[in-house]
Amino acid sequence: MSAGPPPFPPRRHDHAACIAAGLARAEEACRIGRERLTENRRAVLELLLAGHRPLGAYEIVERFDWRGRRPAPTQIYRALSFLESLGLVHRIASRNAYVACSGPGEGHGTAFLVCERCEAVAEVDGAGLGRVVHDLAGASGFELRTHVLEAVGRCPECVPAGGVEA
Amino acid sequence: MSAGPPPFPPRRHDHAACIAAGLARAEEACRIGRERLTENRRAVLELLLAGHRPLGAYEIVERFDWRGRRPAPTQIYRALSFLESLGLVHRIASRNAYVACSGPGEGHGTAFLVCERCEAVAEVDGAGLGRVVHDLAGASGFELRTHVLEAVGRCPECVPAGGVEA
DNA sequence: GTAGATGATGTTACATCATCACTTTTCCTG
DNA sequence: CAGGAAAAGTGATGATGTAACATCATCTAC
Repeated sequence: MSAGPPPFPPRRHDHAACIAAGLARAEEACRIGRERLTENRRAVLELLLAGHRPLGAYEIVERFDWRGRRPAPTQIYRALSFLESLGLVHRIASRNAYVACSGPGEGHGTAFLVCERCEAVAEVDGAGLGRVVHDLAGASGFELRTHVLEAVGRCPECVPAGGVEA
Repeated sequence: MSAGPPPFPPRRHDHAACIAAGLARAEEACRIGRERLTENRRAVLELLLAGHRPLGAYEIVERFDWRGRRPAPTQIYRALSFLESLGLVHRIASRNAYVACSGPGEGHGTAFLVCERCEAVAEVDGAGLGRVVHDLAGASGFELRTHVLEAVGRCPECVPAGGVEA
């Protein structure tokens, strides 16, 4: 069950490897879905993997090194939708931001723990969560399609730091 | 426990009473918090209660009958923040929209069931949900402050209707 | 290998959502 | 009534997200 990376990876870890792994997963996903991981899409995903926290679309625009120029928002949104459709990227609605999917393959955690201090995001896979949501929906006669849970608080690294410091 | 209204009220119900009840709750909340339910705030809340589904801020602007003129977005957002701070209104982040709180007082459900067809929203109070989220967070060493769950699917009224019809 | 279909990109403009800064008014309190 | 705090009024601006359309690349069938 818990063979994946820890929800909140330590501040210092093998980031390059972690990016490489993300790209590898993307290539695999594209191969399976017979889709193309084009330069744009790859670049956006890479920025998200490198950021390791949610980035706004315009933040991606700024970081995007595109032969000196900057891409239009459209490009980014197109790449984001594509990546999202493959489950490689998730949108954090409460932040208007996007984050690279941390875990491998399916069993996609449907819960995100967002640190209000350092902005780190953990994607946790709540076995019980899906069932609870399903039950809640069922009790109301609601036919569930998708759901997302976003929790806000302090990640382990930031718990010690008290106060208001943003 | 379940004395409140059904999560998805029937299409036809005593809407006037339902609005009146919402306003009454607001007045009570203001009295307790020693806050003022001003004309603006009351009007915004009333529109949300009347809409009975999430409204965008600009949708509220349009519906706002303000002696012929239209209020600036700022007004609306001010009222919304105020109402939100009292728990009378919730923001549906995934839709950039706002909905009047359905239930009375505390025990605020932290889960919203949003119908993708008719846009109805039910606020459900998941006893088990809070605990699951708390446990998930705890397992990651995450110090939880707030959380919100938004589920998308079909409400009971819309389940029969199949297909893509928006 | 070339023509047509399809999908991705490049670009402009625009639509939507939200906040800032500052002034004026309202309302409470002493 | 004076003084201060909170709310409203106003205009501008920032932030986020789409539409529309021309061009370019890639695949497939012939």
